[in-house]
Amino acid sequence: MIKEKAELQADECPFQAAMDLLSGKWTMSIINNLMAGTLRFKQLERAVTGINTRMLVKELKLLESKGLVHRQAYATVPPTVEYSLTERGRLLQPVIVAVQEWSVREM
Amino acid sequence: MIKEKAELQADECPFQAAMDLLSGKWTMSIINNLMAGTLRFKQLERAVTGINTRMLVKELKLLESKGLVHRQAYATVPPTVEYSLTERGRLLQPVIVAVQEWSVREM
DNA sequence: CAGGATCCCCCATGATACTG
DNA sequence: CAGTATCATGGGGGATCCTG
Repeated sequence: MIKEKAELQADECPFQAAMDLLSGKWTMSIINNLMAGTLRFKQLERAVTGINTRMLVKELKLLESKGLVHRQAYATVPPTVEYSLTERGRLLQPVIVAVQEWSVREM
Repeated sequence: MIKEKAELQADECPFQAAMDLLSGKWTMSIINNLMAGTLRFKQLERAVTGINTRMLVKELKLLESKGLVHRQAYATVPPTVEYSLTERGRLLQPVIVAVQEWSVREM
């Protein structure tokens, strides 16, 4: 079985694989906000400046499927859903902090 | 004058502004490779697994315009062009290192 | 409140061929 | 070698309305 080009990249280079996952327009901002702790959907939507509902839903599903974000739903009325980082997600803290510091200084 | 939404984001939030700049599919990988030192165009093209000429040219121009990469051309035959990080670009090292470490562990 | 469902569009990304 | 020029495309991203 011959591999696709994109597959090859990700396979052979963990760095590129990581960036394939993290380089979404909103990905890092979402993770950044969740670093502070658990947030509800609406809180996240307000925290991530400029994002819209559809993209937030989409990104959260992706991050959940990749095991970076944990989703906790409560059967209340109205619904309550809380998002938090998994251990794997929390391990990104050094990355977030580094970007944070660079951005404050250079942007 | 009322500002566009995208403009507001970048203005108000340095983190988001930084990610707007860095979240390209190839951006971090290019910077990562340049961390090691100066590289010629062809060397970069080989180093950044999977990229094609057009994208590399485009990214390099962007990074140059943002003051992260320095371009040095020599009037030789055939042409020689060397790319290196500026001081501002080198300040991204903590970010690169953090991604690197996470990727090796988690990807 | 937390999403689903749609419609839409532009641009990032890609492949290929060509040149000083 | 270091690009430029073209053409093509898909999906990332957005806006809006709807619902359990």
